[in-house]
Amino acid sequence: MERNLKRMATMHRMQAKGLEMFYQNGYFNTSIDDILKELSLSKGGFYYHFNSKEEYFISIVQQLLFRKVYSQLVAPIEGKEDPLHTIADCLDKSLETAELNFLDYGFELGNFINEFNGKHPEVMRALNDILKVWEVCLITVLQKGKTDGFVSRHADSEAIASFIISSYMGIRTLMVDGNAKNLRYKYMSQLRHYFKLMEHNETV
Amino acid sequence: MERNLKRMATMHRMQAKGLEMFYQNGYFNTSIDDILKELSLSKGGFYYHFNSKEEYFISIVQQLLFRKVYSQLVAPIEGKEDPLHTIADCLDKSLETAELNFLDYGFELGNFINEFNGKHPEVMRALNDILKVWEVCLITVLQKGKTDGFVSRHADSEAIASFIISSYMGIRTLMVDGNAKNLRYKYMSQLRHYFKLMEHNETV
DNA sequence: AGGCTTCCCGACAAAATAGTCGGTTTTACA
DNA sequence: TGTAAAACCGACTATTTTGTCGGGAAGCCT
Repeated sequence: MERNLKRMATMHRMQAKGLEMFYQNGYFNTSIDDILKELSLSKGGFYYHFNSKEEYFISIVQQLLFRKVYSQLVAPIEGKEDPLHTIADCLDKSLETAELNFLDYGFELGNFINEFNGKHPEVMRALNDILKVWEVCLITVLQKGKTDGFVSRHADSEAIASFIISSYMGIRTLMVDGNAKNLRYKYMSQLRHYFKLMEHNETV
Repeated sequence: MERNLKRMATMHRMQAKGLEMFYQNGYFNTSIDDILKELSLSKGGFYYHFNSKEEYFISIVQQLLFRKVYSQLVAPIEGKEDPLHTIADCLDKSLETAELNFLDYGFELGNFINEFNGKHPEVMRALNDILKVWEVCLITVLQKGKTDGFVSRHADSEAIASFIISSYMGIRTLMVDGNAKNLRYKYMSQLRHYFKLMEHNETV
C-alpha cells in the first residue's frame, strides 16, 4: 500500500505542476524539461509515469481540470432551485476569484480549448467532455427551474446555456489584460439583466 | 518604384501566409521554417524583411488582422443608426461566415489574445489596440443610439459593449468544435432577446 | 539477507528551432 | 552596359525539444 501511495503522490505532484505551468504559458510553450526542472525530477522519472507529453496532458485534464471545473461551476448549481440566481451567483464568485487572483491567466478550460481547437482530437475530446458536463448541468437545472416555476416556460434552456458558457469564456479572457474588477461588474450587471428576461412572470 | 512594389508584394505574401498559419496552428506551434516551406522562400529572405518572429507577428497583427477586424466588425456598424439591430446583423453575418467556413478555427483576434494573455506585452499591446477600436466603436454607436432614440437612456453602453465582445469571443470558440449552425442560431436568438431589453420603449 | 519489483536517474539520440552570415542573383538607373 | 543597391539564397550555429535506454537506489516480501 505504501507503494501505491507514493506512486499517487508523485503523479499528483507532476500533474499539479503541469496544470499550473500549462495554464500559465500554454501547452506548446511549456516543455517537459521546464516542468521537470521545477519539480526537481528527471526525464526517466517522467517517462516512467507517462508515455508522452500529450498523454500526460490528457491525464491532467481528466483528473485535475475536470474536478476544478466541476467544483467551481457545476457543483454549486447542481440540483439547486431558483437556477437563474444560483447561476449568476456562481459565476460572480468565479469571476471574483479570478479578479482577486494576482496571477490570473483566464479560464483554464477555455484557454486549452482555444489552443487545441480543430486539432489534436484526443485532447479536444477530453476538454469537450468537461464542457459538456457543465452544459448539461446548466440545461438540466434550467429545465427543472421551469417545472418549479422559477423560469419562464418559453425560455430555451439549451440556448441560454450556450449563451452563458460563451459569455463566461469571453469575459474571463478579457479580464486577464483589462481592468478585471470593472469588467466583472459590467459583465454581471448585463448578465443579470439578461436573466431577468426569463424569470417566470406570467401574471396568472 | 518597381522596387518598392516588389518589396510590398513579398512582404504581403509573407504576412498573409503567416496569418493563415498562425491562425490555424497557433503562434508557438508554427515555426518560421513551416511558413517558409509553404512560401518557397529562404531563411535569408525572411530575415531580410523582418528582424524576428515576434516583430513579424506584430506586423501581421497591425496590418492584416487590424483591417480584417475593422472591415468585419467595425465598419459595418460605424456611424449607423439603430445600433442594436445593426450590431446584431453584423455579428450574425460574421458568425455565418465562420459557420460556412470549412476551415474555421475561431475568432482570430480572440485566439491570439488567448495565446499571449499575460505575457509578451508588445504583442498584447498590438492585439489590445484592435480590441479597443472595436470596443470604442460599439460604445460610440450605442451612445449615439441613445440620443437618436433607438436605445434606452438607462442602458450602460460600456457594459453592453463588454458583454457583446465577450459573448462573441466565446461563441466563436465554441463553434469550432461544436455544431456551428445550431450554436449560431442559439446565440443569435439569445443576443436578440438581450438587445430587446435596451430598446427605447418609454411610452411617453 | 536475498531477490524482486517499483521508481527514478541522467546521458544520449534525433529532430526541430530561431537567428546569422557570406555570397549570389535581380533590378533600377546613370 | 556597367554598377551599386536591394532582394534573396542556403549552409551553419546555438539551443531546445521529445523521447529512449541501461543502470542504480529504494522498498517489499520471504
